Amino acid sequence: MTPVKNSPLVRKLSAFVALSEAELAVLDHLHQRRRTFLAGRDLVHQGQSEQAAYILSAGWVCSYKLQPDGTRQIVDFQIPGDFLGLRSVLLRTSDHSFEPLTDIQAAEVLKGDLLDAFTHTPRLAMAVLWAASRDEAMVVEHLVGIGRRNAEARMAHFLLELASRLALVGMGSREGYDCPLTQYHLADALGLSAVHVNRVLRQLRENGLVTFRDGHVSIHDHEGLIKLGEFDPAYLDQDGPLVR
Amino acid sequence: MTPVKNSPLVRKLSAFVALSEAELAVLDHLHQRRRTFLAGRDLVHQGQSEQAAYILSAGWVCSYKLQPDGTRQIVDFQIPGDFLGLRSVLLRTSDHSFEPLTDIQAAEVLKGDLLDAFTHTPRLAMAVLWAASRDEAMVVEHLVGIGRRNAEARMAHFLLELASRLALVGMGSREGYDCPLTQYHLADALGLSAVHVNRVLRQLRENGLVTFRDGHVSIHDHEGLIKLGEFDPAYLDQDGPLVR
DNA sequence: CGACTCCTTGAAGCGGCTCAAACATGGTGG
DNA sequence: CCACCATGTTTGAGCCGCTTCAAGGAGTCG
Repeated sequence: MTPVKNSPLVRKLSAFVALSEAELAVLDHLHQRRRTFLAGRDLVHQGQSEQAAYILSAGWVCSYKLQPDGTRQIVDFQIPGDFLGLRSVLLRTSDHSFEPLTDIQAAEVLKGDLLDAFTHTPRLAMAVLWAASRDEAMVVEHLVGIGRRNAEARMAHFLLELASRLALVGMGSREGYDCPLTQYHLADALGLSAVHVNRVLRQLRENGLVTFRDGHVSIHDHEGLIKLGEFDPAYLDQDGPLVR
Repeated sequence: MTPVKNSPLVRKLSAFVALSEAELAVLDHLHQRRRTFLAGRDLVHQGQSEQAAYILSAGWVCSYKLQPDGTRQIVDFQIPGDFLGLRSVLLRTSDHSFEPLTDIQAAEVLKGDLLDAFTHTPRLAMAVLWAASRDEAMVVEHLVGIGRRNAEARMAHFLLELASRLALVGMGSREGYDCPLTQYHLADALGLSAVHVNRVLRQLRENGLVTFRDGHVSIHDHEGLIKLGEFDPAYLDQDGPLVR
């Protein structure tokens, strides 16, 4: 068993597609150029034209857009197994920024290598495209949450989505997971003020639903959280095209 | 000049890519199966697995998600030249619904035909992928707006984005455009109540910025609107990969 | 130890919501 | 032809969810 078989990306893709040895080898190759980045130092700045994408293998990242008035909106968080800047390398200059929330490990993927991989293993291309599509579905769900759910439901939904994503790459379970986010991150992601995030977390804790403390999320009442957050994991779980 | 050269999709793509005769012919072929749908009758329902995509050639559509509590969030509006259900045909069951806001004309595109077209004219595939990427950038911008802009700025931004998109397919200008949306649609899109939408529109009108009345948007102060909505069209205008 | 980051809580204000009602328009059927 | 209804717009009144401002506490790092 080569090391890459335990990589988060392989775990994620394998949950939906049985990868052949050849495909695993290609993925292995893509993981060659390992790099490290420090927490808090932006990877890509808004508007910058970028040549490389990354496969995140350890640590957390957020992608966000800055407003002229200084506020920011976090669009998504990336966890191990996720791509960074996939679209910008293929199609256009990046329209948002990436900030590592922790020190991270990522494999740099050059445009040429990626296109080669897609040419030689089209099934892998479809698998990656499927992952990108899933990411987009998450952004849409995020949009719905901010537009139509109140603060409590938003938080519940968000924590459940994270639990589900992390479990897929073996970094947590229904009972809980480690999470390096601060309440400021939660605020910027959920479109709330940090103060209100604190109050909402307290309320969820006091109602025995979930506790977020010292970098760890403990889910006490999974059912209750699902109900409160109107969480329907369909948008995360749908089968890719390859298993049909 | 064949009729398809005036199709909104061709207009849109041509703004960023010079299409060859062969590529125009392929696009022409994709426009063969013309169909009509009536306003208010959903095209695709949430969760439904769909086999075809559509190229919208006339009329307006919105894509939305319904919440268990009955509220809905409109994710995006589609105007002539836009694809409907592109992702769902390639990758997964649709995770939102489509409702025609007016009677519409659309060309049905079968999965097979689309894949054939992509295989034979890869430049066209990239162009379509570019359009899809632009759509996604719009969703992200929408997310930012709902999360971090107040009602007035949201409305200003939204009306400007529409102006820009419509101008690209020859359906309006900086001065204004026809728009079949009701205040309820605006509310569901912007995450507001219909009542508040009305008040915001009144305010914009009284401040001499823009008037939305009788299905027509008249932009009186383009500069002022841009400033109020913090509208930066970079996410719409960026060059595709083919013109580099 | 001081400086910094993050969490926590209180108090007060406001942006946007809900409820309610009136009006205008266009289509429909008796 | 008019009575009626459905759909959309407009406006008022009151309220609540969330924000802003303010300040204290707790942990950590140089």
